[in-house]
Amino acid sequence: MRLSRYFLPLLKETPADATIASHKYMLRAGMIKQNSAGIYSWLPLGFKVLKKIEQIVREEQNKAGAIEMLMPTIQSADLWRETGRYDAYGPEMLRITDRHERDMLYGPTNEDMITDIFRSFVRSYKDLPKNLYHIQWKFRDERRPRFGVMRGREFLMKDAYSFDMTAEDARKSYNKMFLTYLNTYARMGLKAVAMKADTGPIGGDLSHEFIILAETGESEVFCHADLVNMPPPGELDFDADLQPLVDERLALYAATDEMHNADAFAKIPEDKQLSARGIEVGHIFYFGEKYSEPMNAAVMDQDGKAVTVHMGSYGVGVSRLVGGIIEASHDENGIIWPKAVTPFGAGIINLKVGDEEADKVSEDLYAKLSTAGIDPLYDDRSDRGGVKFSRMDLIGLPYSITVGPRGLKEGIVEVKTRATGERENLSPEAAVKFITSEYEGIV
RNA sequence: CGGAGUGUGGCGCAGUCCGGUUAGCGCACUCGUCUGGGGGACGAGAGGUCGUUGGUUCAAAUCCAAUCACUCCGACCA
Repeated sequence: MRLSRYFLPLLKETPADATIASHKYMLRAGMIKQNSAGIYSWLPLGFKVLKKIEQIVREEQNKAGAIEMLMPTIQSADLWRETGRYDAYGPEMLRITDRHERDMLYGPTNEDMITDIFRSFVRSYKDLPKNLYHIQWKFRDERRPRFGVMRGREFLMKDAYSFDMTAEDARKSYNKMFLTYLNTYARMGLKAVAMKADTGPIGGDLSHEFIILAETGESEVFCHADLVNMPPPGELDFDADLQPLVDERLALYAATDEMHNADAFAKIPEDKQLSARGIEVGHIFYFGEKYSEPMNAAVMDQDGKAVTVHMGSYGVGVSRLVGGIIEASHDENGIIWPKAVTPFGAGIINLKVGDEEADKVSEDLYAKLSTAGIDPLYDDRSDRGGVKFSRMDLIGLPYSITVGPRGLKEGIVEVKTRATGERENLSPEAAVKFITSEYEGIV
């Protein structure tokens, strides 16, 4: 993309209502625009990141055997009355009345609807297990939206729902998601820890929250320090018994404040006791027959007997992750995107637009990086160098190549790595080679 | 939902307490000149129903009332 043709409305000054880094930088870098309290438009740059995160989540879900579909944002109140949640959910649910005076709602989650879909079509134990998911906008009328997309009212969530014959099988489905989540966050450059969690209004008795540590996190968390740097499980054999891998994680203490057990925490060696703040980026539940029983979602077993299915649900806050990643990866100059989610793979800064040689080399780099699948952003505007440098730092592309007459006299361009600030003088060819190799396995 | 605030060009703010010329300032924007390797200089411009409605007054951004929106602090949550 050529910057001169892109839509990137940057702000020089920080808007007054932003108090945390991710919110500030998302506004300043032209990623989002607030439309109402807790409701945002995703501008082109922000949208690209959102889509990249969504795609990583999707790929990992698919690997684990979950099947993607799409349910509507607007639901009928009837389903929610069946499970008793229409009254139980409270004012967080946005209730709507249509022209026929029918009670509708903007879905805050989809357990009721997916259970209805399941019971409509699935009749036999032979069809189980199943895990269905979608990535869809949700609305929860938060009492107090804040922190930009980290606590919006409208947010994009991946929610998966598993169906099994027995509690034991459901545990297997749960384990798949548990480990898949760790891989998912790791791919985005995040260190996430699974913590014992409260089940809230979703209900159930087995639940974990996935937390990334950040000073601006909303929840207080306690865990064994080794969990933070534990490598992700990596390639998984989903047909094998995954319990040992899960147990490995659960052996070390980790809990959010509402589930915190001070005695258990005290047993951790003192230098490993980690008490910090965290951002919840995922939450998984096993809730058994909580919805399948009232909604009569049952299948025939081998003996022709109806068996109520065991369910679980698994959420990832996709839009929240955009903010979460920035909280975890930024400095005083702006965002530092992990390679897997960066909106553009590299920036090209032409310091003297109009200079024949600088234009030629920049265009050539742009063409070669594009062909290599790097998706470069070419700053072809005629601003001064300083403006371009700070702009590039703010939007945080992992690499940028500076092209200017001074360097070209020696036949070199400068490649800067955003995270380290390191700069290296290379020939244009070597610069392309370097960046391409850095993206090996990601593009 | 309790408490505290804020609404004035695109953004950040001053002016409001104590009513009175043409509502200012910085940044951004447009045009021109000089510039050009870390947010440049000078000159010339454009842009505002002072959130909304009503009231008081000869006169309202300023006082009063209502209302809407947004923010912050707390209690609750992907």
